[in-house]
Amino acid sequence: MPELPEVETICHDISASILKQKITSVVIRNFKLRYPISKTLPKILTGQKIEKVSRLGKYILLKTKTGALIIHLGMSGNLQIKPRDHDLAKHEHVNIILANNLSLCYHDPRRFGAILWTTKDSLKHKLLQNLGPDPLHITANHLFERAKSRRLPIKQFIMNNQIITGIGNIYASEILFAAKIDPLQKANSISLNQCKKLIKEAKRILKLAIKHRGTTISDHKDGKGKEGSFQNKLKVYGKEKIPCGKCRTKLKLIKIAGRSTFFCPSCQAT
DNA sequence: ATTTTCTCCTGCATGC
DNA sequence: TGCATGCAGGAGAAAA
Repeated sequence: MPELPEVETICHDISASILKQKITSVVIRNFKLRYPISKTLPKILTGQKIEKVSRLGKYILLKTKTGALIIHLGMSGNLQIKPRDHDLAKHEHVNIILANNLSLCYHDPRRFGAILWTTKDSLKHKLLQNLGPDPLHITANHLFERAKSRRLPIKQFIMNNQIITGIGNIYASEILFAAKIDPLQKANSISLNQCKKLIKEAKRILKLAIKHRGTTISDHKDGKGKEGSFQNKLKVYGKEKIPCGKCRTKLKLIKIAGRSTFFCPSCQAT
């Protein structure tokens, strides 16, 4: 699903259309997401103005005067700006209709996403309060310190959003390949230098992916419904049995914690 | 406390 | 064509 670059792209795209806009109505067609959508959400949101749009890891926050709407896109979700009277797409579960006659449309076939309202300081929300730092801001020392007590594979470690937010299955493989780190290497055996390299490559790859408006393998669409292009820049994800771009060794596909993991057994040898 | 497994759901590719 | 199977970009909860 949407990982950091995809969420960032969507967040950026929808901002211009919804910022400072008043919500005139909210339509919910399916309440059953990962957590049930609150029945009172339309009543809460109607009449409120969207004052700020921001991203926290893979979460999108729409702030109003009295609270924040927390949106997560799960595996297959997206948010698009459409005219108020657009043709309804399949799996379009929620519409937030604005005074400018545009509609913020939440679309999510697998319904692993979430839409939650909080009146507290949103950072204190249960789902957000324990999130790790954003990879675009994290330091190598921080990652190194956190890794010391963990012996799970480094790939699993960097996909844990309590450690570092925003890195999902695609970019985890890409980052570890670029940093020449074996995805199976235990987190507590990662050196400070490896952490530095990992973070450097994470920043480079995630920024580049944002520039390319994300990776569209099957689902990702930006805020206008268009596909990203970073799938054309991937070096290892989905490329098992294809020669490594650096050393020509055949890339390998293994499962780590049940997730497909792509790497070069030669470049990323421990 | 950390790590592994299970779970939510639809759609698509594959094989019979 | 139809049906069964397995897999897909996430991540919290339960189990180990």
